[in-house]
Amino acid sequence: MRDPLLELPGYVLQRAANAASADLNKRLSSIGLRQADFAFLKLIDAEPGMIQSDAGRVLEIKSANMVAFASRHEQSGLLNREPADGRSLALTLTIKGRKTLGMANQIVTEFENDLIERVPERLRPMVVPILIALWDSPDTAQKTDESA
Amino acid sequence: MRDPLLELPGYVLQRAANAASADLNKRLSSIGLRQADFAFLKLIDAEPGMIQSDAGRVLEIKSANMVAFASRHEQSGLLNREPADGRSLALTLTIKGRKTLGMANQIVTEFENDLIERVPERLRPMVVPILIALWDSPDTAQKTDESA
DNA sequence: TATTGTTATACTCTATAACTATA
DNA sequence: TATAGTTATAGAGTATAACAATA
Repeated sequence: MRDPLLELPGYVLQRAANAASADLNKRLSSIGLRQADFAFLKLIDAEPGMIQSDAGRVLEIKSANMVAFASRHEQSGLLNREPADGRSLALTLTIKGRKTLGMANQIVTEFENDLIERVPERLRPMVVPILIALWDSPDTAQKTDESA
Repeated sequence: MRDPLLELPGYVLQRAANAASADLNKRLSSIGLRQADFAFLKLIDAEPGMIQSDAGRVLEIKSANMVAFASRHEQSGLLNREPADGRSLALTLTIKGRKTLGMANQIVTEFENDLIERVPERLRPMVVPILIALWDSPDTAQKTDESA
């Protein structure tokens, strides 16, 4: 049974992402995380004190969905949410959060290595530039909650 | 707010696929389809009479999820499901299904063109080979239902 | 007036378990 | 015994609408 869609970049992009996603989630499950959790912790670690809504904008998680997402990590003891002003919540990693991120970094680094090694060596430098270019689609600009 | 994950191929792969996926689904919604529907119709069109379980294996849709999926398209009048033997169902497109696929092909072609045009011209020939290589992850081989 | 966080809700996608009937 | 199709169900992920409190 041949797959008649193998020459379509958009289709293969989707299939590749699904496979990689399943692989990474399987690996991260050993420390109780999903890929979105890793991205969240990594972002907060890079920008300690950033507010919840800004994190949602970067990761394209809507504010309504951000509540349970961030709250879950707070209750897991991975991060603190402290009022930055009367309405904003500043996010910082806890000790446990940084330790968990450290383990996640190892898993992700190994995953990324395994992934990139599947690409012939001389094509590897083109991988991220191509993916970034593909990512830059009509609406990627800046939308998560608002936008028209 | 910088995204500290932009150098990770796996992460950018995921983000690119999500953006492309949202774009294509938006375009296909004008004819009441999703990207998975298009792939399904395209596959049946390329292999008329193929059985439901084989389609599920190619598209990596589990048999339990294939039931409602295929049944929905049958009820929409896009395909016929006829017994191939006592237990298998052979899939063929109806006239309406072929007509719908024709419209979908136009939309998808336009989408794929818009997508590939975002990549600098000299990198374009590398796009599909790189994505296919990335797709070939540990478990992609052949698993959908069974496998260990 | 626009933004932040929130609740409630619903829809899609995907996953597992268990079952039947057929090969 | 393995396969094809099925049902029921549960968990993610994502979407909208409406709201209170604050900038």
